[in-house]
Amino acid sequence: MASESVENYLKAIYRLSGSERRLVTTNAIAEQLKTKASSVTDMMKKLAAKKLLEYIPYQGGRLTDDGEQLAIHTIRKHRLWEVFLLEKLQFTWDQVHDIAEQMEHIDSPELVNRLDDFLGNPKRDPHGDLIPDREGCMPENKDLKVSDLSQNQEAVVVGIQDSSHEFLKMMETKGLQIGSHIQLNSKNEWDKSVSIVFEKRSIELSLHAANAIYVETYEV
Amino acid sequence: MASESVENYLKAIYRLSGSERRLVTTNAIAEQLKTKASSVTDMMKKLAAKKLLEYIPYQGGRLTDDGEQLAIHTIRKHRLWEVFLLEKLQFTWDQVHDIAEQMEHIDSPELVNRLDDFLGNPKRDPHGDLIPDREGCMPENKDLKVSDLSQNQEAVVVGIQDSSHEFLKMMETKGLQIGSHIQLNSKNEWDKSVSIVFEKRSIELSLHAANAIYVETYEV
DNA sequence: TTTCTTTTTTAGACACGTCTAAAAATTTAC
DNA sequence: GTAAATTTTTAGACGTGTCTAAAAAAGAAA
Repeated sequence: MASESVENYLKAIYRLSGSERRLVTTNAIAEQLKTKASSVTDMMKKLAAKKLLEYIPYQGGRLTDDGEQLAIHTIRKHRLWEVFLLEKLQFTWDQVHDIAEQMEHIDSPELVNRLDDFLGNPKRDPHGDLIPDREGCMPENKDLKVSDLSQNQEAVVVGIQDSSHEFLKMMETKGLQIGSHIQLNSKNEWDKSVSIVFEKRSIELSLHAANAIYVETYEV
Repeated sequence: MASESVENYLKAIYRLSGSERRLVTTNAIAEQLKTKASSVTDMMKKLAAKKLLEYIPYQGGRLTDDGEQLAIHTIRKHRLWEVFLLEKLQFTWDQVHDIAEQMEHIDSPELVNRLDDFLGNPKRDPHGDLIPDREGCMPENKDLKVSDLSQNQEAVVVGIQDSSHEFLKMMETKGLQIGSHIQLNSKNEWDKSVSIVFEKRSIELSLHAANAIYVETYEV
């Protein structure tokens, strides 16, 4: 059974490398986990010894199949607990992440699957992230971003890429949430920001924000 | 915030010392936690440094007010999660303990209180143990034991003292569970075992078993 | 290609929690 | 009241995960 630390490293590496399993550098992991590069080197050697990571000195690391499975299962646990906290205990979407960060390390496959059923096998967590299935399969994200929309196209917000407090605060300030119906008004060619219409009001989104909001289009 | 290890020690000491806070010996703690006496000595010094324990070398330790509060809150978390696992996720009462052992260490007062409300503020966990309130008050156990009953007295099982797998197995074999209605048939003066009537069948309980089953009497 | 800068690794340290083996204190037995 | 048995503590070690400071390797710039 993997320690909490090991699970956190695997999750961070998975996030950074994507499903193509790009080689992830020491510094990138250190930054993600807010730790020091030397600690990351130490841990990468341990992960390699456990056959969870392929480690190439001075270049970085990439998850093995086993490592990726462990990462995905940890993400599955995290996202299911987030749904539980929001739907059953009425936490708000900016509160669920930190608590789920602790709950994701509880080790009991039976518990996770029963939780999944209890919640009605949700497909996405409160931030719109897709929940891996019980076989450890990560569903492919086919969502468009706000920045992919063309003029006057209508869409509904299905997810966000960034669950930092700052980002969630921004969403709240603008009144945007998952399920919000929007329409692309115009794209600013100079700074790549976009203007959208939401509940009859016009809202400005920076390129950064427009890239972090996932949408699904629909026929009018 | 207390580590998992610290919480486990405090819980063990609380269990051994009772609400009168008797002095608990090094060996007793070691046995309870299945660890070595030398480890317990080390930890008792650390707990004393944190002002969670009053430690008297060569004699033992007793919890301070702070230590007791931490122990009680950990027990509260454990018992609430047990209720959750049994009632919401349909685990059986012999499965809930080990998982709750992990969940009790999740640190979020908000979470515990919301969970309490979500479960409908239960008074007892699946083994019949009383759940401390959110102010850290442990309800007094006024239950009788089967061995306290007098001849022909009728009662209902409300709790058990031992949640080991062996004990739960024994209960299951005899068909006894929380809520079972029983009547004391006779007490064997030689080995202090008792005979009870349950669902028209006669069942023998050793003194040990009769002492570990809590009941409430009622007027016929 | 040689120097400068950045990234990564090593070396040595520390905190936490655990252990074994040996020493010290306490209790029990005679 | 002394000797034997038991309990408790100390001393020294180990594993995990972290850190700082220094050394080594890799990449960029002249």
